[in-house]
Amino acid sequence: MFEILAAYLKEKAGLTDQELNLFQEVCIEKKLRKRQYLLQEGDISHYNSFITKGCLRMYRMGKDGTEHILRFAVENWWISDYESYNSGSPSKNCIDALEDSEILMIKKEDFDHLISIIPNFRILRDLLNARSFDASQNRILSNISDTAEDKYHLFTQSYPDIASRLPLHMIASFLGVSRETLSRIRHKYVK
Amino acid sequence: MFEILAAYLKEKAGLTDQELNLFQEVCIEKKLRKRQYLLQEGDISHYNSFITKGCLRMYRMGKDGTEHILRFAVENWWISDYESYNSGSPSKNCIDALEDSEILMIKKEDFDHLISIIPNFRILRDLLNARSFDASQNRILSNISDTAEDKYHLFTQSYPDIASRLPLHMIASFLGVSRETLSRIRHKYVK
DNA sequence: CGATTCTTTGAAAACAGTCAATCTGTGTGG
DNA sequence: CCACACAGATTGACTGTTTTCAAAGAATCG
Repeated sequence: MFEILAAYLKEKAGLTDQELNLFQEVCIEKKLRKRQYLLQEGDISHYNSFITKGCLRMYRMGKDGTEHILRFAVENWWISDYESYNSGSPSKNCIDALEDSEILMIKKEDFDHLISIIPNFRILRDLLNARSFDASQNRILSNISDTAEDKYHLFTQSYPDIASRLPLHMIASFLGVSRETLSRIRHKYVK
Repeated sequence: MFEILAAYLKEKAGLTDQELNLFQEVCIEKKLRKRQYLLQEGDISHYNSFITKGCLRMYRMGKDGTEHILRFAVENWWISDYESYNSGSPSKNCIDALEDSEILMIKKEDFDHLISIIPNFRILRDLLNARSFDASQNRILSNISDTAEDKYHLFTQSYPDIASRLPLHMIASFLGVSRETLSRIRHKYVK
């Protein structure tokens, strides 16, 4: 399970075997069943988690009980509620598994320590943060300028591997569109 | 003009006078008239700019000629097209002044150098990045879960100082709502 | 197979966008 | 000082899209 993170860190940041050992010491392996929570509303997010297998989502519960998906994450992605993780405040969101999954959890203090002693890992972290931010901006642009149909196509084109493994109503919740509308959009596209 | 940035850095990051001198050496003062561009589509964003006076926006031009505002920035905010800034690729966005403004521009290389030699400044940068990301996530959540009316109220409550100095059609463009709809929402609220 | 979970479909209602006209305030040049 | 242009805001009528509600049809899993 750790080998997947090791391969990732080697490729993305060129870490040495010695540095990888530092990671292995602090990684906590965890398996999640489908529908199992990694984080519940009100919890504090103490860990940053690397996904070696499966798919998770972070969502917010609306007042009327509807779930609004803020992000998906699959193999080789990191996930945490970063607002809670960074500030130490209770999370307003939930994270759960959409498939049986395997993750490696790293405590924030350990993660920060690794960043401070492995320059290449800090660089990787900064790069990933920048990419996340860019992705957010692109999503916002799509939200404020695209039709429901355009949003759907942008998503499937940007993340074909993710879109193809998710049920339609999850994508609808991510896009901010009703299932019915998305079903109609998809049907229209078949013709 | 520089004193405003100096006061900001002293308060937010506790920089010493010596460190502030390093900033002063690399800051480029610039005045912008209302409607003047700081960055045009296709340009590469080489600078990160600190606003000492005024208000700017970053927007994307749609195919049909409509402008979609990605962000506003006022006094004590930083602005740049970070996608272009970080990657060195041509910008897809424009930045212009909504009021007569004054900014301090710092070249990316100088900025990066300051981060590398002033630990407290790196910490501030990381904090600001994290806050930007959180703000993006909150905006996305609002985009996918709120009605036009809720979006408007969230914006005015979150940024009352910004909302009150902007024309209505700019806010509409930021929220992804037509001017007419926003005008009706506001009118309804007056009653 | 029985029970979820997920998807589709139809009809009505709510919502937001478009188009066009008008109104307002501001500032500029004659 | 006035006339005019201009940017911005509002309003009404209409159109189009999306949501909602309800029901039924697939698909999946234990």
